[in-house]
Amino acid sequence: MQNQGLFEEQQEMATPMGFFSTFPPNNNITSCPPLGCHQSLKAFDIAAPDHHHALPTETLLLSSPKHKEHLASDFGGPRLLSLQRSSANFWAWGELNECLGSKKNGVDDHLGVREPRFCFKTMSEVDVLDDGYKWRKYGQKVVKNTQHPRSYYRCTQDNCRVKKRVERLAEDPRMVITTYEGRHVHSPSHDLDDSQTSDSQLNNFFW
DNA sequence: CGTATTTGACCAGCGC
DNA sequence: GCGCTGGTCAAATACG
Repeated sequence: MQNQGLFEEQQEMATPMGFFSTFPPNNNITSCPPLGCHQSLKAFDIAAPDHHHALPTETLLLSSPKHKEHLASDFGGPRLLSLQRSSANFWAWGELNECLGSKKNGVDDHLGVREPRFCFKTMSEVDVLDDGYKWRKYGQKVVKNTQHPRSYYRCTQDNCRVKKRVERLAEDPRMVITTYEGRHVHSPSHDLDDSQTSDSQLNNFFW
């Protein structure tokens, strides 16, 4: 409950529009139409220039627990706030479609393909946002050209291989970049008291 | 005392 | 092949 309140406070601090104007610094920023909710967000391609692997990565933004209610009424149900596709993200887009649509099972690891990865950015004084799941920190690393370390977390649930990375934006340390990799195979570890049905549906997709 | 976090070591992938 | 870098492991440490 304490963390939940913290999360909401962070959302209130979020700056409408221009939210992703500087990340990644050398990357093309994609735009999306206004989202019709209280928190305006943009999606961007995070084939991160600081990551020498430059992996194709699908990036999108999800509703906070607080905004799921609004989404439920505005859009007929909780869903992604925005989504962009780049030419380099074809595979990830396909994975995402599976998440959103037919919900195929067990497609992540065969053929050695990568887990779907999602990233969002929040202005926050704390690094770890409460997303309803329990995480265990397993590493921390100072990455090149940044003064803030990157933290690595794994979902504590058995058989759930979802990971997330948390780092602060070099250009603006107030901004927290959270990158999720993989899909949860379970519900959140704590109850979100209201709108449980729709929330659990969304959480089964991502976190 | 059990669990979570910290942190140095190690490993793999990539570019030169 | 070598060095650099990001990601992970695991022993040590901190914390409740």
